[in-house]
Amino acid sequence: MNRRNTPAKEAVLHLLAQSGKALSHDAIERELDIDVNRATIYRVLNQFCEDEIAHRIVAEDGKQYFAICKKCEPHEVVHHHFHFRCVSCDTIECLQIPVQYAVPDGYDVRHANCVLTGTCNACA
Amino acid sequence: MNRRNTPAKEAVLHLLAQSGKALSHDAIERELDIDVNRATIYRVLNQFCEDEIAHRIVAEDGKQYFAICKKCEPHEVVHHHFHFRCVSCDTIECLQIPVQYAVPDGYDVRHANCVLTGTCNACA
DNA sequence: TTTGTAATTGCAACAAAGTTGCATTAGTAA
DNA sequence: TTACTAATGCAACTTTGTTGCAATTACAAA
Repeated sequence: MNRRNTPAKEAVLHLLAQSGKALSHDAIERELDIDVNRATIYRVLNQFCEDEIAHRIVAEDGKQYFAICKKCEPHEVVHHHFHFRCVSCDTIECLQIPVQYAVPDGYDVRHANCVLTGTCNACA
Repeated sequence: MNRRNTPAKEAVLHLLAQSGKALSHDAIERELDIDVNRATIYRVLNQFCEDEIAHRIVAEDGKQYFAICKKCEPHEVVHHHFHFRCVSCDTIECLQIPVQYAVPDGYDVRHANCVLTGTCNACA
C-alpha cells in the first residue's frame, strides 16, 4: 500500500511534531488548523503508528495518545520509556527515562505501556 | 457512607481473590456464578478501589482491569508494580516487580500504570 | 498535460466500555 | 419490627474508536 501525502496527514504530523507532547484524538481535532473528519484523524494516526512514525500510549483514562519523539527515533528493539501525565495541565509527555524491569523466566515482553501520573514541574 | 454486605459484592470479591489475576468487567460478569447487572459490577468495583480493597489497571486495550493482590496489601505510599498482559491467554497478572524511575526535578508522581505485554511463561 | 488506479476522505452507522438517574429492593442498626 | 439509606436493576446516555461505502484526490505513467 503506497502512502500518499495529504493535507490531513501533513497537518497532523506537523501538530504532533511541533507540540512535542502526546496528544489524544480530540486534542488533535481541536488544535488542527483545518477541518478533518474524526475517522480520518484516527486512520492517519493508526497509519503513523504502523509506519512507526509515531507511537501510541494508552493512559489511565483509557484514551489513546499519540506522540512523535525524536529521542526514540532509532527504534530500539524495546523502545520503551516512561510517560508522564500531568493532571493539572492535562498533557502527556514522553520522559527520556527507560522502563527497566526483569521479568520472571519464560516471560517474553513485546511492548510496554507505562504512564506515571501526577503534576509536572511547570505546574508544581 | 456505610458499607453493606451484599451477594454481589461477596461474589465479585471472591472471584477476584480466587482468580489471583486482574479481571476486566466483562470477564467478571462472565465468570460470576450469580447474575449481576453490569452497572452494579462497575459500582462494586469502583467501591473496592475507593476502599483500597482492589486496584485498577488500564491496559493497552483501553479497558479497566481490577485486581486484589495480597502482596501489595500494606499499601505503600507508591504502591506500584508492573503488570503483565499475556496476549496468548489474555490475562493480566500483577508481577511482584516494583516500578522504578527517577523523574526530573519538580515532577510529583502520584500514581503509576505500567503494563508489559507479551507472552507469559505458561504460554511460551 | 492527461489519464487511470488505488489511496484517502467524509459520512453515517455501529460497537464497546463505562456512567448515571430513578424507582425499587434489601441490609442493618435501633 | 421498624426506619433509614445503601445497593440494585433497568434503561438511557456518553465517549472513544472502528468500519462500510461512495465520492475525491494524489500521483505515477503515458
